[in-house]
Amino acid sequence: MNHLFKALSDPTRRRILDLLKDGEMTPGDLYPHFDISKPSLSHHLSLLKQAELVVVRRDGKQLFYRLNTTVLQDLMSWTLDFLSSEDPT
Amino acid sequence: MNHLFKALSDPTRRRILDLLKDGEMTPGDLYPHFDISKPSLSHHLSLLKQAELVVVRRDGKQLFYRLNTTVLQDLMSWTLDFLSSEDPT
DNA sequence: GACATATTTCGAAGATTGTCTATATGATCC
DNA sequence: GGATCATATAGACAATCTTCGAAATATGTC
Repeated sequence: MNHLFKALSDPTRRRILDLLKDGEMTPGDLYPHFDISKPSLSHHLSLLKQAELVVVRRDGKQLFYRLNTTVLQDLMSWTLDFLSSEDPT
Repeated sequence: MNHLFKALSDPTRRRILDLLKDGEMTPGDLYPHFDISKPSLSHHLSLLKQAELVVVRRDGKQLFYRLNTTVLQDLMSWTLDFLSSEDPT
C-alpha cells in the first residue's frame, strides 16, 4: 500500500496514468508529452510498475505500458473505509 | 490535488488518519501511538491540515483534530475516473 | 504578573526523491 | 557479427522531506 501512495504522490506519474486511460502506450509515445529526459520517464514508469499501477508487455523492440486497475480498486476500498466511518457527532 | 496525494504518501500520516476514524483527537492523544517527537507529529498534522484532510478546533489549551471527509470524496472521484475508463481492448 | 501545560515554529542534520548524462541491455535488420 | 533503434540501469547532484532539540506562542491558574 505504501508503494501505491508513493507512486501517486508525483504529478508526472499521475499524468502518465491519465494518458494511459485511453489505452496502452510505449515510453516513446509518452515521451513527447513531458519535459523530462527519457531516463527520468523510464524511472517513473518503473515506480508505477513497482506499485502495480501499470503492467508491461514487450512486442519486438517496444514495451507497451497499460493501466492495471486492480490496485485502484484497493485504493477505492481504502478511501471508502474512511467515508463509512464518519462519525456524525 | 497534489497536496492531497503528498499528504497521503507518508505512513505516519495515514496512521494518524486511521486513528482519527474513531473521532477527534488532540496531538497529546496521538503522541503515544508513535515513535516520533512532538514537533514531528505536529508537522505531520500541519501537512494533513494543509491538504484539508483534517480540520482543527481549539478548546482551552488543547487542539482537537478531526477527519475532513470532503477531500476523500474527491479522491474517490479521481479513482473512479480510472476504473470507468478501463478499455477492454 | 509569574508559572505550568499544550502545541507550534525555528533551524539544522540526515534520508529520500527527481533529474541529468553516460553507459548498458535487448531486439531487429543487413 | 555489426549497426541501429527502443528502453533501462548506473552514478552523481540538487531539491525536497522527515526528523530532532531548542525556543516561541497560546491558554489557563494562582
